[in-house]
Amino acid sequence: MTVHSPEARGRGAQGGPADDRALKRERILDAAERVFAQRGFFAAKVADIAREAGVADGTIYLYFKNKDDLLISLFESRMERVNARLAAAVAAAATPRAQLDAFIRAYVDLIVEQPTAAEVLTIELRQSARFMREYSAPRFGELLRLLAGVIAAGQASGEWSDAVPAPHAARLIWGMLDELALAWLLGRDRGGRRGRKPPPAADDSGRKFDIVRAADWVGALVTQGLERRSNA
Amino acid sequence: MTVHSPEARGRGAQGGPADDRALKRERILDAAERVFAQRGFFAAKVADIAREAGVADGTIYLYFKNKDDLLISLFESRMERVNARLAAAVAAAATPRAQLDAFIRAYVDLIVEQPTAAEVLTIELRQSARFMREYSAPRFGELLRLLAGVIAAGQASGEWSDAVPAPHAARLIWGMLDELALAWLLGRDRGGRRGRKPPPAADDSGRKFDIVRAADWVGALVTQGLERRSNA
Amino acid sequence: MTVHSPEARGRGAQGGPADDRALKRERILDAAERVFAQRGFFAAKVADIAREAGVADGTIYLYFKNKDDLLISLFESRMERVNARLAAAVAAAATPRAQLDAFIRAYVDLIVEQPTAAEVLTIELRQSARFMREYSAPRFGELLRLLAGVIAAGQASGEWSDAVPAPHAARLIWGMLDELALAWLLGRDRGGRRGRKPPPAADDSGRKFDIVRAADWVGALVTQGLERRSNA
Amino acid sequence: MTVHSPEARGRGAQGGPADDRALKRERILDAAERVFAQRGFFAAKVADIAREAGVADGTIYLYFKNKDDLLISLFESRMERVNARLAAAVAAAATPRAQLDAFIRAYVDLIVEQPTAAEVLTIELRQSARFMREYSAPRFGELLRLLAGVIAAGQASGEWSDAVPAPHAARLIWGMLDELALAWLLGRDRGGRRGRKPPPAADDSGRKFDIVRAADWVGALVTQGLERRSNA
DNA sequence: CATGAATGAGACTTCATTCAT
DNA sequence: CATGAATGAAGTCTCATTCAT
Repeated sequence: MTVHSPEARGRGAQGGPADDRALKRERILDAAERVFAQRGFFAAKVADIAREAGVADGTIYLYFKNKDDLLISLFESRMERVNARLAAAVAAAATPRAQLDAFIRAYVDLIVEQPTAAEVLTIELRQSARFMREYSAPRFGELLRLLAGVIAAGQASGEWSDAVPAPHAARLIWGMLDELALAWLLGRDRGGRRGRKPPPAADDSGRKFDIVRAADWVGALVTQGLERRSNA
Repeated sequence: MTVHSPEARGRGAQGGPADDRALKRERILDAAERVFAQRGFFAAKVADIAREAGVADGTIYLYFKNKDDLLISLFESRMERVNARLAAAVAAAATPRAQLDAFIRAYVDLIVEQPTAAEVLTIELRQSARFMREYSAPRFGELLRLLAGVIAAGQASGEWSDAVPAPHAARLIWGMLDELALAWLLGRDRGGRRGRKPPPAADDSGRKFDIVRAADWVGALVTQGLERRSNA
Repeated sequence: MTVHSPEARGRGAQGGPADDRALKRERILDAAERVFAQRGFFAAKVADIAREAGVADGTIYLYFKNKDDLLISLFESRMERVNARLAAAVAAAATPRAQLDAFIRAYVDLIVEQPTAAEVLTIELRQSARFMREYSAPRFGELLRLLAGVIAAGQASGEWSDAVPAPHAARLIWGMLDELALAWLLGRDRGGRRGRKPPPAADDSGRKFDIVRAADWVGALVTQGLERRSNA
Repeated sequence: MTVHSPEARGRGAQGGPADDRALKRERILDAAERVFAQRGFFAAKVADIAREAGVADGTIYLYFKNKDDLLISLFESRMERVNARLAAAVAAAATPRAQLDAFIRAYVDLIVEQPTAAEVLTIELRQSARFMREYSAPRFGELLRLLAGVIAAGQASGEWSDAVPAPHAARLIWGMLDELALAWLLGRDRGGRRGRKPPPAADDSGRKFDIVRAADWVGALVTQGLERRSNA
């Protein structure tokens, strides 16, 4: 049941059997991403995913232990991608302020670029937050630690107040980004799914706002707060 | 999908059959709250809820159209309570700043007082965020509008910058509170549920922090931001 | 999941709900007996049994934990009946020799009267003898102990030789009866099952012999052996 | 349902491809014997047998038509061995009495020497006795006819009573031997399989008795019966 | 011949919902 | 109104068998 990595056979990049395996695994994960995003984890049938992936039902079980494992693997895969992108963005920036902006910007970019993945991460993987967070803790903690590191650096440099402990600040900022993502993803048009008519906008900020601009607001709120600066 | 109302019989007399009906309905909702919090919506069986409520399985269907309706009704009931508390807290405060603090404080108090309800609202109701938000939109929008009103008032008075449009600021603040609640609720000890061993803390801020103190940080971050004030 | 006995309610014999329950349970067991006898345990589908019993598939699971439990319960039920009959027959006889004959005769009668049950006990319940004997040990041991008691009494009285320890003699005698039952049951005509054509007789004694007469041979062999008596 | 024969290629040259084929076929049968003995026929997966035999899953199907054919072929193979041994033992003895003893002794020796094979023949092949006996009839009949021949000879010589027809006597004796084998095989320690705790002994003769001594009892019972001889 | 990845039919079991009492 | 036994649709997962390499 061990999943061989594409390089497991020490070959090059030309399609060996290990590559085939990794490729098909990826195809199934992609299919699962779409189906979970569309129907939700519980409503998604393994048969749906198999059809979407173009494989037989049983094939799913050659690559994943069960439906739960598929969800967890999907989470791992996508979070790995997210963490890598965020880490790279932060690494490329010089100052804490620039790093924070880069973090926010990178996350928003990811959401816009890969809304289906974002939908699964932000919405469906919360299905039973309890259940997921247990599995998601490590990857999710990685993300929070990266952000906390940026905050802590800013605090250490004296640029930022240390009134709020860095780990908590990181979590609060994450809460903003998460909510932003959620609002934007839910506000998009995604075709009449499950025959439900689109409900009226939840609030004025609800549907179809420019998430890139909104990201700036997160940066602004986090750094400057709401208070009007006397010297502004 | 119509939610049966306790007043459907149009009585209103105290102690009459209509009251009995309302009382039993409430008993079922309370049971559902506990069971949903414990097992999650999908894993919760109608029979579990019936047993917890001390009624027969079929009785559930005399008060709710189906399992979904039970979840939606539970959401409505609890959000009504939340909105009322938040509105009262805001109404009792004089300035926008005081109102914001009151809002935050009231929400945190609710979480601490009624963690089971909070768990359902914050965690389990997200199961299929799409599904829930559709139904939750009105009540949830009410909450966001209340908060946005506070922000807008502060901006109108010139106390707060209007760099971030009030509805968006409200949503971002809500994101912080939601994440705070989530972290705190997941971090609590709740007995070994479902036999899963407690996972390692996701991050330093993970388990068992003082949510009341953390609420102050939300206020601080929102109003002052991270930047060190020249005159601080 | 506790199965109430018919008298659990302390009523009389007029059909209370507990009676209904016991009756339906019995109906399912009877259906299972027929289906197991016809198709074998593994080939028997729960749906087959449900149809045969005239209940819905799910109803089976209101009375039995799973398919295995159904088999075990069936074994328990039928062995109880067998043991009771054998014990009664032995009790009604005076001398060890008469008791042994009564035991043999009672067992053969049971097979003739209830060939379907006998088929399940003798053939299908051996499916995985290992599996079944584990569960069957107690009931089966009861039968062997009853027989061993008869042998031991005969040995104690000096009528029978104690060259063979009673428990072993009992087991050997049981082996004869079991083989006799098997041969007779397999030799009966039971309609073209599963479309398999009846195979040629296994041996001259194979098909359609008079099991009652054969039972006498068991008694003769056990008591007198093959050797021609000098005084015979 | 035709069983592929190793000699199908009609070669017979030693060390040639036909031998390779026969050898691999034997390897698969050996593996099947172990796996069937361990897990039982229905629980045994073709993949298990392939792994045990050190071949690919598909290879099984180059040597056997299907899983049933594998079982039948295994039965044929082992029964052939058993019949040969029993026939040789009988042939080497002079008098019916000596032949009967030789038969019993040879069978017990086989069980002790090859308990795994014995387990499959005695226990697992009964899974669906109906199914197996249909296929097993010829080989099994051979065994019974051999034994019946011995009995008949003894009866013809006047040494033994002909009160019990030889074929029936043979079958009854076989029942004893079979039960003896079953009890001994089930009583052996075979490592904690399937995690089941060893059940309590079914009866006093249950676990760990000396099957060789017990074999003498079979002989004694068959020839002399239980009755105490007046002149003994 | 050998391989083993893929197939897909099929069974057990669960559980929301109904309805006769 | 309340009950809870019964229903039966539906989904996950297994595994014998096939077939392209």
